[in-house]
Amino acid sequence: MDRTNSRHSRNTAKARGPYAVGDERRRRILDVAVEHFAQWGFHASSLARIAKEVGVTQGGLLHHFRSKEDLLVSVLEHSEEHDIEQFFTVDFDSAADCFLRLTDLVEYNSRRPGRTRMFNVLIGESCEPGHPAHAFFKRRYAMVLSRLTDTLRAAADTGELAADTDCTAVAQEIVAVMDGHQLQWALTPDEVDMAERLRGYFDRLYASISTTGEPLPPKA
Amino acid sequence: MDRTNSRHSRNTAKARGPYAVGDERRRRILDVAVEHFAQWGFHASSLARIAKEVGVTQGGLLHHFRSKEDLLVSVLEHSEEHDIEQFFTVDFDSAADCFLRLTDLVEYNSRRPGRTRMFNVLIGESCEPGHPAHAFFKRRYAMVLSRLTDTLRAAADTGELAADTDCTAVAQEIVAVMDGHQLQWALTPDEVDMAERLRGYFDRLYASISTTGEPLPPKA
DNA sequence: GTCTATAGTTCGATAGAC
DNA sequence: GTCTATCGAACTATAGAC
Repeated sequence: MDRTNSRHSRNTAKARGPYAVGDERRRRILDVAVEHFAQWGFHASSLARIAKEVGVTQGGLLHHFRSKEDLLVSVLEHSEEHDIEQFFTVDFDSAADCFLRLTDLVEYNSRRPGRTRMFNVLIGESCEPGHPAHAFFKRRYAMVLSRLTDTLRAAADTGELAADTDCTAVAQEIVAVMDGHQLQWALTPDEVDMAERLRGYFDRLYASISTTGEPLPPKA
Repeated sequence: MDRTNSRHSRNTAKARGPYAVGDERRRRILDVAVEHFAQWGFHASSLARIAKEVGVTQGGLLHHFRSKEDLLVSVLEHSEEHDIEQFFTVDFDSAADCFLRLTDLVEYNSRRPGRTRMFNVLIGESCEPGHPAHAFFKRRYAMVLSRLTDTLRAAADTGELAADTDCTAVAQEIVAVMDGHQLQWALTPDEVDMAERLRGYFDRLYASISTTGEPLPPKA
């Protein structure tokens, strides 16, 4: 914690703090590791190959991350800062607002192919309870589904959505549509526009479960 | 081909053909391999571990499948005989008929957890062009999406579905919903009933794009 | 058809020099 | 902070006995 803080402090105009150089190396390792985990998954990724691409030896890499598992966890935590905090810590004004923000998230993910494809691979792998990312993904899905269900429930209470909406089922379905399109997009990127597909889905979904029966209104 | 035929021929009442014993071993290896590919993916699976669980040596295993890649391809081809031929070679009477059959397929998959989880892992892995299953999954998705799109197109032509239905988008969405629920089911089997969720989705979808606006009719 | 033996790599991780 | 050197283990695949 202390180290994290000091690493992020700006002591000089040139940001040449005590850990500045090591930080740069650390970030570079994390970036390369994302691509390798995306291509090979966890088990089949190799610290030696990652180190070689970064331009250090395996021993040098293990100075920054004490083990392969530590590297994976660091990559996942570093990735999570962006999307979850950006899209799921805010409170949504309405279900419509939530749907529009999710569309933005997917559009953002399509511009980060490495990280997005890594998640595709690791989600599949980490269903095994012994997998080093198993706890991470269980926690992540529980959190996302919980927030989504709560948002839908609140919208049903305010009268935006039909009162008899099965909020749990719809939340699971939304996540499924996002993940499923992501798989097809990773396999054939040119044939799937994830954000466009999600927008079309939300239009139909909103017309089905909103009390007005209207499609999703455009961004406010 | 000759060998395949002779292996499947029943020359005696006890089905003790020339390859009967080897066939049994072969099938056992395929079954064990499914579980290993489901747990480890392709790269991180080990022929030695698979052989040990089957109860043969690694050399013995490699008599039946000349390489690890050959084993994977054999597993995939053997798996495909069941679902694709069972559900996608028939012509559908209508979009409603197609949706009901897909619900049956998903219900069937939930009773084959090993094979289903293997597909989850391999789909993620095989997005990489160099992956030994890459061609298989590209072909598979192209075929499924093509048949689904054609079915929807035909239903739009007969007036079952709205004429302006975006059949490509809906086909991709259906596959996404199936795959996405499969991922959540693999992570938390007790919290996701894939067939029930798909049925609920099809009900809403059908009400949205059918000309009658009615939910999906029950099985004929 | 299954075995043993082994070649030839590559792996994650540690120890210690600089 | 990065290097070299190295350990012990695991990996795929081959060769040849039985």
